[in-house]
Order: sequence, then C-alpha cells, then structure tokens
Amino acid sequence: MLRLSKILNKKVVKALSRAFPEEALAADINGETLDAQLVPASKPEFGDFQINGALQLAKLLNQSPQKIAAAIVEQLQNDREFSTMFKPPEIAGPGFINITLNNRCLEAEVTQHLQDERLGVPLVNPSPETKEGSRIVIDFSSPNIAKEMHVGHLRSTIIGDSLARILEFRGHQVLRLNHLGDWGTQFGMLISYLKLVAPEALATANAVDLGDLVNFYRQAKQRFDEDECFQTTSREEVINLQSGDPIALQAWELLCNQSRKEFQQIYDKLDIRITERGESFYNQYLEGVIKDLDANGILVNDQGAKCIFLEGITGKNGKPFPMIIQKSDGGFNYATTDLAAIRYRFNSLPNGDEAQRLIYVTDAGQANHFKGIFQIAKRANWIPNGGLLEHVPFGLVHGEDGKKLKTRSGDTVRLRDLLDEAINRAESDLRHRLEEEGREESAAFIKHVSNTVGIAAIKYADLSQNRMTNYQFSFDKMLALQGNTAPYLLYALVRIAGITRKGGDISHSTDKLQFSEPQEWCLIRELLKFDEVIIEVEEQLLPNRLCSYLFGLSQVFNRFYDQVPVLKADEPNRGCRLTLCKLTADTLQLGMNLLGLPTLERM
RNA sequence: GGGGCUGUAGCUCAGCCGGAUAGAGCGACGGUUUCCUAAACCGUAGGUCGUGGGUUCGAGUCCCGCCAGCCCCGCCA
Repeated sequence: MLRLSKILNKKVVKALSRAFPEEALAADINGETLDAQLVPASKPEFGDFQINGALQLAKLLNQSPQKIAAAIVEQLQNDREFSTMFKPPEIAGPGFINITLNNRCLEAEVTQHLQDERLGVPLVNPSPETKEGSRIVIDFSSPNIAKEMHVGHLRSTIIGDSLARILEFRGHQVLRLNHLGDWGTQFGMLISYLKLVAPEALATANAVDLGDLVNFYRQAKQRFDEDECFQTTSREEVINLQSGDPIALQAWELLCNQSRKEFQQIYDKLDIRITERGESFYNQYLEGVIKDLDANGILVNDQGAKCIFLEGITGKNGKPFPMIIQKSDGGFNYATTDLAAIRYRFNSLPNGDEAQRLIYVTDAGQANHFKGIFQIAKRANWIPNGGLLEHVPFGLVHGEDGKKLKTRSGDTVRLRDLLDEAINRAESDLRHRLEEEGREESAAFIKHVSNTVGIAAIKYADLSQNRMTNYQFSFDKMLALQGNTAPYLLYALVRIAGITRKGGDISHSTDKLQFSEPQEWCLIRELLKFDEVIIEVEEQLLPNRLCSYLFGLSQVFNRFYDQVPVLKADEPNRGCRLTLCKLTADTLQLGMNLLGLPTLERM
C-alpha cells in the first residue's frame, strides 16, 4: 500500500490546493501547507484511507467541514487517474472523507507483490559516496565474562537482533556489536581471587568450566564486599590488566575463552549473529578520551577523580551531577569505555567505524547513564553532522508473580535453562498431541519441531510486547496453541504448506487475478499492509508492531482458510486462491525472518 | 530530594500524526468437524482508559497538578 498511499497523497494535496487556491497560496507564503491529514482508514467500514483534514480546516477556511470535504471530493473526481484507482469517495460523519480502492487496483497490486521478493518494501536511498545505505551500529546482548547469560540478556539479544535484521533488510549497513563485559573491576576481583584459591585456572586452558567460574565470581564478589584489603588488591589487579601486564593478560584471555564458548552455544540456539567487540577493545583509546575531553575544557578534577559535570542533570545535593571518567586511583570505569566506544564508532575509517547512527539496546534502568554519556559526546563534538545516538530501552522480565524473574531458590534464571525448558515443554505438548491424534512421527521430527516451537515461542513472547513495559514471562502463555503466540503464526504457515503438499501448485502463475469472496478481499488488504508496517518498525524501532501485524494476518488467513475452499474450488478461483496462499506464506515467512523466528513445514 | 517508566475489560496486553461507536488474546459461557492439519473458526458477556483540571470542532493519545507501583541517581556495569 506504500506505493498507492504515496500516489494518493499527491492527489489529495493537489485536490486540496485546487479546491482552495487562495488559502493554499497564503499558507505557502507563510511556509506552511494545508494539511489534508490522509491516513489509513481506522476501520474497514471506512474503506482503505480517510482524509481527516476538513474538520481542522473549517476554522481557517471559515466554512463547514462538510462543504470543505465536498470541495476536495469534487477535485479528486476531476482527476481521471483517481477515478480509475478508487471508488467514488464518500463524505461521512462530521466531515471525514472515506476512500476505497477499487477491486481492479487491488488485484493489480497483488500481482505486483507476487513478482517482488521485497513485497513492496523499498530499499533505502543509497548515499552517493558508498552507494549503500547508512552505516549503523547496533550494540546489543553484551553479557559479562565469567558470568552466565541470564534473563536480563534475553531481551537485549532478541530485540537487538530483530532490529538489526529489519535495518539490514532496508539496505543499511549494520554492524552488530557485542559490547562484552570483558574488562573492569570485576576482573580484578576474579583474578585476585583465583590467584588465592585456584591459580591453575589462570594458567591452563579449560582448567575450570563456566559453572566453576560463576561460583568463583560469586565468592570473589562476596569477599570484595566484606574485605577492604581484598578490594585494594582487586583494584590493583585491574590496573595491572589495564596497563598490559602479561600475566594478568594471559589469565584474562583464558577466562574470556571459557565464557566465549558458552555464549556461542546460546547464540547458536537462538540463531543470533553478532560480532564480538568487548570493552577491552577500547582500552587503547581511553587515554585519548581523557585528553580530548580535557582539551575541550569540560574535564574537572574533583576529589581526585576526573569527572564531567552534566548540564541540566542534578545529583542528590542539587548540584550538577558528576560523571566519573577516571577514578582517583587512576583506573577507568564503564563511562570511560562507553565514551571511547562512541568516539570510535563515529570516527572515520580505518580508525573507527564511520557510523552515522548508534543504537544501544539495553534495559531502561540505564537511561540516565546514556543520557549522560550522550551529552558528553555532544559537548566533546564527537557526533558528526547528521549523526544519531539512540538508546532503545526495554523493561524488566517479571515472573508470573509480577516480581523480577527468579528461580525457586531465589537465583537469577540462566538463559540456557530457560531455553531448555521452553523446548522441553514444547516437546511434551507435541508428544501429547501426537498421541491424541494417533500420529506417528520420527524422533528427528519431534526434536526439530520442539526446538523450533520452543525457541520461536520465547522470542515471539518477548518481541510481541511493547519493549518499553516490563513483561511477564510465562511458559504457559508463550507456548499456548492459541492466541497471539509463535505457535499460532507457525500453524498458519503449516496450513499453507499443507495445501502445497496436497497438490496445490503454489508457484503456478495466473495471468489474470480475480476475486469475489469477502474473505479474499480481507486477506488481500491485510497482505498489502506489510510494507507500511516495516517502515513503521524501522522508524520507531518497535518490533511488536510487526508482531501484531503478523498475528492479524494469520487470523485473517485462518478465517479465509476456514470459509473459502482452495484446492476444491474450480478454476479460475482455485489458481487465484493459490496465489493468495503463496503471497500469505511469503509475507509470513519474510516477517518472521525479520523477527528472527524459525519456521516449519509441518508441526 | 532529583530524573525516568508505568497505570486501558477478571488476567496479560495493543492502541500509529489527536479523529467517527474503545481493540486483541487468555479465561468464562454457547456453537461449528463427510471437507486443504479443529494447534482452527463463529457467537455472547465483560470499560468512569488511575484521578482532577487545561488546550480544541474533537483527548486513552498533547500540557499542568495529584495518587499508586517499579527503576535509576559519586569512584560497580
């Protein structure tokens, strides 16, 4: 519909200025335009589009909304092309204009989408130099070395991946960066502790596994909180590491490798592609950040620490809030690293990423932090012309009790356990149903379906919710066979695959499409909305919009499937309906790909 | 104290640039299977959009106040 709505919009703007030439000219002189407010119809009864502008223009034009609407409609009807594309517009209510596409135009649009792999979604305009879309960095996932991935990483990973897929599809060059927590105080803690209790772990590969490391980390953290002496050793150890001490570096590398293997298993399960570039990468740029900030005159020495006082943000005492860039002991902290990362990512190649847009997918609790470092980046003049810095925040994952998700014993839930449980539950659901239906399936089939359903369910449950709100994690709901869930979407695709298997040549091209059933028209209208939804998701970075669209499409398809026979219909209906099935399958498939959801032929 | 987010049906949530009678799903109740996977479809009930003002032709949506819940705020990330 994107193409059609653009054409229509031009016609409406023209009609409005022809209907009211003097006022349009006057507005033009003031640098304004008369706004016709063309939007998609809010309800199917109102057609495909509606023009709301007549109501607002009533005052300006000093006429009744109905009269204005009538004048616009008259101009539209003078447009011959308009009349070939649309049914006669109708004026309704206080002065709305309802516009409905005529059937032939819809049929032509379906034909065009059938030949278009992109289903109407345009590529972004390439920049003249690179001949490609803009370079975008998406910073997501970002687990910490020596800790296991837990629910907290789930949302960032899933949402970040989906946004990356959508931006890539639009033609941007996307750099997916895993800003791994592989540096900092925690390492000092861990290395000092391991020196005491398990020195072999620091010198030999695979001496300990991640589970052990996590335990050591927990113990180290406890010791750190209780033992002042240990705190000092830990801080010294960080400084050793940051200054390149070979023994510390070797220990560090072993620890990282151990964690890396574990992370990769999770990413493989979730089908996440991401480039590792941990905090340590920016170590070599930290000094430069300090110098640069100092040269810009915004660095202040306060109680021995180098900080920047944020403008417009006050701390507890009502004074400007300080952001510490270098601690009094000379160590750097995460703000320094984040600043170095911004500077590097905006910098020109080859000493930077030359990005035009940086997107951070982290929890909403870090909003203040990002506000602060974004302000500093701006004041330090690191943001190029047209450069964008965006924090894409999301809410917490809650359990069904409405509190932060924990295991029964009160620990954080490990991501691997969460995925395994979803898969196991999907498997027992499947086995139960196979038994009920008397179906026999191979072990490989059962494994594949359970895996796909389990992973898709977890991802979809997360993506389908507006990311800003906290979300209630429930295996029962996400795996439910009905409702707005991944299994429901998967099932729609499976039904179409079933039609194909039963002899519907879905690639069969029909010269002339023609439709008659209301359910066919509903399906067509829904299918043609896909392109607009993708653009909207790109603008707002809200994948849940795509989810609701795909759910709605599945619902409309299921209604169609239920009420309109496909294989048993006579030609030409049979062929036409098969092409609708094909287009539905393509749309669902592409939409689910863009969300990072795996799909199935049978389930 | 400062900042942020949230408050919509019994439950979980949508709601786009302010548009027409407020939208789903679950749950509840009732119906549909000679037929392409019933993991589906159809129907019924269910609302003071936290609250009080304001802006205007029109407010769940924008502005201000208040109430409630959650999160963040100096050397952890």
